[in-house]
Amino acid sequence: MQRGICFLLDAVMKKYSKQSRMLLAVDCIIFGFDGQELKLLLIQRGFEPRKGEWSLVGGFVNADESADTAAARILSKLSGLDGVYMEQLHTFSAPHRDTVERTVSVAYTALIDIQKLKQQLHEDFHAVWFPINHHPALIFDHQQMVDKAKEVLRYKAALHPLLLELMPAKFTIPQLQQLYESVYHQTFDKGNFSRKILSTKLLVKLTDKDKLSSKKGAYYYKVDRKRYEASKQAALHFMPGDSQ
Amino acid sequence: MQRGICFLLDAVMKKYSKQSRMLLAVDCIIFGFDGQELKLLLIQRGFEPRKGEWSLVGGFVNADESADTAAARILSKLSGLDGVYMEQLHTFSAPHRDTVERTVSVAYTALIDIQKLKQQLHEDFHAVWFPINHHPALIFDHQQMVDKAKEVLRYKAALHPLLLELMPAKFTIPQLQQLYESVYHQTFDKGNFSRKILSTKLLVKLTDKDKLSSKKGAYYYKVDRKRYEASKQAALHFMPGDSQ
DNA sequence: GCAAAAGTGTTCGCTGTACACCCATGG
DNA sequence: CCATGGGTGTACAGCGAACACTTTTGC
Repeated sequence: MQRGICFLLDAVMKKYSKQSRMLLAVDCIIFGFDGQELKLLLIQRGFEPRKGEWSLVGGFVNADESADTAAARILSKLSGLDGVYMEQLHTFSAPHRDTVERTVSVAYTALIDIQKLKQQLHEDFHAVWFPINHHPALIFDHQQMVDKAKEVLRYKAALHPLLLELMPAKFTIPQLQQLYESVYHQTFDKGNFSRKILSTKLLVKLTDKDKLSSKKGAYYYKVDRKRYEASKQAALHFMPGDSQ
Repeated sequence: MQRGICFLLDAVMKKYSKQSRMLLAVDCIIFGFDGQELKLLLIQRGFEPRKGEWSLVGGFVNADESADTAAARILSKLSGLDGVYMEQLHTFSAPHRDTVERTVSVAYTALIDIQKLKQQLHEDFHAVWFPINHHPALIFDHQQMVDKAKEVLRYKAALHPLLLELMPAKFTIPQLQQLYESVYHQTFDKGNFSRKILSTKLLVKLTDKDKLSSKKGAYYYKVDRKRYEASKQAALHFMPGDSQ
């Protein structure tokens, strides 16, 4: 009888120690665009460990949800927004990436319209937008996550009209060009850029113009949601290989 | 009985730290090419639960290793090969994807030269190559993993010379074309295909010919390893948009 | 009227595509 | 000598890149 119990405990111990259980977390690399350059949303940790240091927005996955669900929940809580573009990026699982206890993190890339984010909400979380290439040091392996997210963003945006997710409800072609130039660290010919974007038929021209940045003024456009959703399937060739 | 104790421990652990702990596994979607069509390596489970059913090659991540390391270990043990092409695909974390207890799985795509795989080794694991579109039902969410892997393979192979990983040490252009046609379910113009592949300078022409499939014979080529490694960085436009 | 930015027109070269054609050889 | 698959030649269309040029309007 006693032998039986010992055997059982052995088996249980094996399950719990050798085969190693761990915590599952999600971290979100949240990109935004303020009209000038690509931005990254970071939070200053309000709790130990490493209180005061900067990190990505993240949290733990609950028992009854998937990582996807957890990421959506966390982003929604932070931003007050639903239906935000979000995609699984990569899973980081180095044994000691979290210094406290073993935690595996599934990283997600989110693209949000910076203007939609409620000021109030993200201030509660001590969240701040930083220029993508000029932000404070990050905890754990979060810098690695950001680097990967930038790489994948460049890669995908060259083939898909992804970056439209970052634009406000109405915007001009030169504003969009500014975003592409920020993402690719490269200038594009305005004529060719405009034609290329418009050739996708993903934008609808509005009647009013933005006159803030030029005397002639540039027409506003909005995304044709129907066509945009449909185009997500097909991989278009997107990034103008153009440079000056 | 064992499950009872596990459950109890689970509850205790939850009480002490509200986040739930889970097992971390890896599963490998292993592709091969037999000269005719794309193949998938599956194993018949030799243990409960679900003994006798087919699944991807997989295993648990140990306490001292990352998912990447675990995947490499498992593939190496199965195949006897090192340095095999392997890339993280996606993480699957639906709460009840594993029916026994909560397990999160990081899926990996592997591309291997089918001829290099030691017959002995994979027979020990009851591993069998199946045509990619004609294989037995898989356990858990493994079919979802395979679908995702196929999708990503098509996507990546259109931009990178990935599929060369599946070819034997020496091969002919028509053989390579057969692989592309199998992956894309589409025929390509032989002339254009050959020129396109050769224009990458990734192949070195050998002096001998394969005379099995034609009277004239087709020259063998091998991969120029140096150039190939270098090309992994740059994204080339790869898949001929050609069809007949 | 001039400066400055938006947007159009136009040229040119490269590349993808289609398809005709030549090549080598086993039967 | 012909059928078969390997490989080359070539012509055309379309697209991207470059850049000149026109438009609009505030000052």
